[in-house]
Amino acid sequence: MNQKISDFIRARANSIFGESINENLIQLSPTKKELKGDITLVLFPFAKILKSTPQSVGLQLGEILSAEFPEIDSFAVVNGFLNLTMHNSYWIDQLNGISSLSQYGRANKGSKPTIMVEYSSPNTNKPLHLGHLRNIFLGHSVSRILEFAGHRVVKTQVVNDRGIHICKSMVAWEKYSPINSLGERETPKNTGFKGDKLVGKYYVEFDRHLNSEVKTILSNWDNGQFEMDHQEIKHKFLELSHAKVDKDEKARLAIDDKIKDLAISQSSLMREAKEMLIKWEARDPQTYLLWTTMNGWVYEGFDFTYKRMGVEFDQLYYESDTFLLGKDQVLKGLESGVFFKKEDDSVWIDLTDEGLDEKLVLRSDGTAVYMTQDIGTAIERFEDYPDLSGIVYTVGNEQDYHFKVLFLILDKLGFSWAKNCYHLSYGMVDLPSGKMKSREGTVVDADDLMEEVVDKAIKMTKERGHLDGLDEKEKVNLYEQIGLGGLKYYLIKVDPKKRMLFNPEESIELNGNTGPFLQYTHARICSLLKKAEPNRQKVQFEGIDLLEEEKEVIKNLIQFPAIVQEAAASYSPALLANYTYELVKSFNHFYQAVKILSEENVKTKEMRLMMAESVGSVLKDALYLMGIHAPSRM
RNA sequence: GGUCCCGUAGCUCAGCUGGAUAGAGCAACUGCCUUCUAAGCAGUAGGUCUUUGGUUCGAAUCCAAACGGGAUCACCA
Repeated sequence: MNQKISDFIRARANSIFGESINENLIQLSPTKKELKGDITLVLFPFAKILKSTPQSVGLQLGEILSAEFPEIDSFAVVNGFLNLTMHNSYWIDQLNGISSLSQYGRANKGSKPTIMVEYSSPNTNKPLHLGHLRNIFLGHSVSRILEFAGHRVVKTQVVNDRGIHICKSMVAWEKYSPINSLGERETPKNTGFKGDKLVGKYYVEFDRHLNSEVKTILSNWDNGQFEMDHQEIKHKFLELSHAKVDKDEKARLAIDDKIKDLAISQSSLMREAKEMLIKWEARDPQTYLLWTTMNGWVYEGFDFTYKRMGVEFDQLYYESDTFLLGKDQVLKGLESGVFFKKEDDSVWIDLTDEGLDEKLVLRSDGTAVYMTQDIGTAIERFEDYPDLSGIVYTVGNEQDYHFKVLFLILDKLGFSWAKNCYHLSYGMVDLPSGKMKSREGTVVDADDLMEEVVDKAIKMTKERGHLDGLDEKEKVNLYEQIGLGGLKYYLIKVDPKKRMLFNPEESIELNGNTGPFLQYTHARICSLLKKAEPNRQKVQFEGIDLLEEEKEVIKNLIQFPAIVQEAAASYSPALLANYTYELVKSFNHFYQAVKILSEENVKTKEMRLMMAESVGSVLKDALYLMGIHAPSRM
């Protein structure tokens, strides 16, 4: 309707205003709730053009519009705004339209280009944590929204399965795992430990031993004890120590960190990890076996976690496969002059013209860095999926710079799709106690958290006792849906770009603006419709009266397709979450204010049931788009 | 230090492509279950939209600066 009015005004601008009108001067919005009206036109711009008062312009326009559009029932000019009130039949028609569509809000599959969405991208040295949860729920929801909005979507992740971090776990496991009576070291099988947790335990173990070794080294150095063949280290240490003199505290701490790094590089443990990485790269069979085994444990653990989260992927990429990619591209880019080589043979790109720095793309020894790999992987993906138009990378905002550079490089290399690559950059998740730090053990484990929210759901659901007649399996299923629904909604409702505070108590809350509140509304609607089912009648709605509460609900329902498109275009499930909450609030308000089953007027009753049906169906879809189940009882 | 992001009620967040008296939830207080699921609904109270300038009919919204918080600036990933 807004569009129709806007088009009309623009088309008639010459006769009304004596000149043509820019589209953005026509500002239409929903009328404020306290005032009578449905659609509001802002009059100030027109008053300016006509050198007249908003009042008189409004009256004129009101006449013209209501003559043109029979849907307009009445209008009023208030404070420079033209408030149009629509006929009841207009809203009824809208409701009928929504109700008659089986796929309301869903665009035709494949009507928009194919997009790849990457999310999760875990390291295989430790379990998933709260930060991953935000990443994964966000990326998963965006995938569903894009698909609903008409795109074909390929969901993917890059598994960071190689590198020094996993070697640390491997070294620690070989050195420190106790051996049981059968002569075996600890495995998920013989300990009952979840695979990723077990590997994570040894990663921590490595860190612990490393720290104590470093401490010893540092105190030796402080006492002037250096190993015989390490004059160079001694020299560096003394140089750094002297540099601390005359510096402020912050600078001294920075230097201390450098000294610590020096000590770490000299530790035997670190050397072992590095040796293991070299062996791995040389495909030493024993190292490879160990690596495959431990990664296998981690994948089993991840599979369990992903399954509980209710997420899935279409295509996996492993860094061990992709880390050599991109070198050829860099060499090609070197020939075409996109990159340049420094004296030590390292390859760089100069981005100073773009306001950025020079960035390394290939080490002096010819090995790849992260950037090299990402260049290669992106190109490979477009080769794997020839109809791909772009990639969405769901990655934390600490990598903003990296992606800015990556997309720039791809563009400079001449890939036209580079402009369709998007870094879905989300903010960090903070705890009330501050940042999550693995070193300080403040990391919130993904599995533990899911367990906690489900426990709370069990407790609260039992207290309410709405579930008589459900068997145990259905109940367990429902507890999962409620607990996870709450957690997902909690993490998704905040604008992805913003950093957010994770409050453990709030995240398991069931009242207010929460997932379970939305689910509960859905369950009530299902129950209502079930009771109404035996006595449904087909009726026409002409001449029916509409209450404000009813109009509000219909207005919200009308919004849905546009919200889906907007959420897709801005990669923001939060928009959808906010919309859904508004829809549900308006429905609950309506639900509490009117009778439905006991309504005597059949037309009114059927119309209200139709509204409940439509809300239920939109709500179910909206929840689906956020990865949340819509239970029919709870 | 350079670059980027953020600052709205006690707390967590909406609103930001400029529009009417800035909204929710939580926490506090008051009501509403013999009637469709009270995980609900209605209400009270709570604001210098960090500050100062600018742009204009109009600024939480746009611009600039200051203050405060965060991220990033590796031959790490």
